[in-house]
Amino acid sequence: MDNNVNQSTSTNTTWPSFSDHNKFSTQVPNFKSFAPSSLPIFPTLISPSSFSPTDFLDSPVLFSTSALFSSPTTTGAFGGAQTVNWKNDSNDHQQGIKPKGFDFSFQVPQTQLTLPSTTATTAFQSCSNTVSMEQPAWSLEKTCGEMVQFKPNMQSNTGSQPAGNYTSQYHQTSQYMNNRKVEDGYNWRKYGQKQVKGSENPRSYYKCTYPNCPTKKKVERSLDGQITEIVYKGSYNHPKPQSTRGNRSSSSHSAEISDQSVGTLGNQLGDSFIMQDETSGSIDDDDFDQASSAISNTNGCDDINENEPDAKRWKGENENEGMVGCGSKTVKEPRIVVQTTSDIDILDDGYRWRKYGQKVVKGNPKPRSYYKCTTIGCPVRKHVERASHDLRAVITTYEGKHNHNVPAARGSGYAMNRPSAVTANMPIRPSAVPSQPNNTMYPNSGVSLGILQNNNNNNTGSFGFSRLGKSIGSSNMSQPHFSDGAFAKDEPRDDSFLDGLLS
DNA sequence: TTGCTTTGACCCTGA
DNA sequence: GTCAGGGTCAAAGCA
Repeated sequence: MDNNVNQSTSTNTTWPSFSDHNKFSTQVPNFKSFAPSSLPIFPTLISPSSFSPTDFLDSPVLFSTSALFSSPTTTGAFGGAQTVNWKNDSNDHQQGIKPKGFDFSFQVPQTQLTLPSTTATTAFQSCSNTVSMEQPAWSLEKTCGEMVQFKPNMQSNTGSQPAGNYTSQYHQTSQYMNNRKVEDGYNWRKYGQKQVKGSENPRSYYKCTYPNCPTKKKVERSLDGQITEIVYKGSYNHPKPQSTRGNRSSSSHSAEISDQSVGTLGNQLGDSFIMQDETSGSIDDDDFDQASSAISNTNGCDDINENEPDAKRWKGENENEGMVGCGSKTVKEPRIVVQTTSDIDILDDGYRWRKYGQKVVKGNPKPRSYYKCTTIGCPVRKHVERASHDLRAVITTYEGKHNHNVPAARGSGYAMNRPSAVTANMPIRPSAVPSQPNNTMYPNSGVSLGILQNNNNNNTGSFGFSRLGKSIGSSNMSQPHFSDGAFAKDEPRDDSFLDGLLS
């Protein structure tokens, strides 16, 4: 089990209930609320088809290009093991930042890249195999190499360009960090520094200097001064300050993005762009510029090898933990911060989920797909992967706590009434045994494994869901209900995910 | 003088 | 209730 899993406080193994191709739901345990609402760490839109350039533009999020291709089916180019990393450039040395939070990395198809033209930039560049996102109150970026400017113009190899002129012009620009602030366009005041346990890197705490702006960020720097991690917390309540450097025409745009209220983005962009309750990502034009660069360098491994000194490699408490290989280079896999895992218990809660990314984690050749609760403003996410030791089993890890009730069921007896035709498309599905005989609970990780059963064994009504010992805590969890799969219209189909997971 | 960083202490939260 | 760790405060120092 990978490190991420071990860190999960509450993990639940379950197989999502699928109502149809477009949706599936699993039970979601309650986690502590986490994540910054704002820092958009990732575009949720995994499927290009659902992606809108406009949305992208409006998103305050740091996002990885990988997200754009997260859907294997839609992109069809997931074969590559390449993943996106976020980097940034410092003035004199390269600094990489990758979003942290809901740690995860996406494989980035080399063939597709569709990013909206935007003035906003995000600082990240592929430098490792991972892109991480942090759910807890902070949204994070972790440096892994160098900061790259993400230029507005990008193009999709698919030939389908969204509105606007998106050409693949990524460049690396050194300009990101200096001693005073991370040049994300906002002004910061350092108010503290600590040496955190388990890390040799000191962590600095910054507050946005704008009056009454609640936005904060914490920055970890390696001993050599390079930024290894940036976590944003809070939402900007003001426009982005005018930058003194160069063309900042995008500043206003950044401000706009930052000002996006929680939930608004969710509607527009999808999960990845939903800002969490208190946080917002500080994405500005530079960030996006860098991001684009990162994207352009989807061949992160090469990038890393060429530009990232060994010293920049992530070193965690355990050198081996969370490390993912990228060619011969090993980089630390983003940490998955699970606020609480102890709350998880039932295997299906009736919540609705949207896939927003996937990645292959070390130790398991199967991709881990990432889902987010579709309820606007709800920070709960989960990732599902097949157990490396038992392909019949899936490991579902939840992060966060639902801030809403279980969505109203659209048709009770969902599982029972589901037409076999629907399930027929699902080669594997979860056991419906309440006692979870097929679930294996990992004592230390809180992760349970649900053994997938061949569809042939259960055609219809057994879409099971079971409860694990702990109660989620949310009253609504007492009676998980299963929706018939009526997801929001914009919800992407999860077929690809399932295919990938089950294949 | 102003604004920022540094840094030790304190507070809060979770285990 | 205790302890550990993270986050914040605020005084001191620096540019």
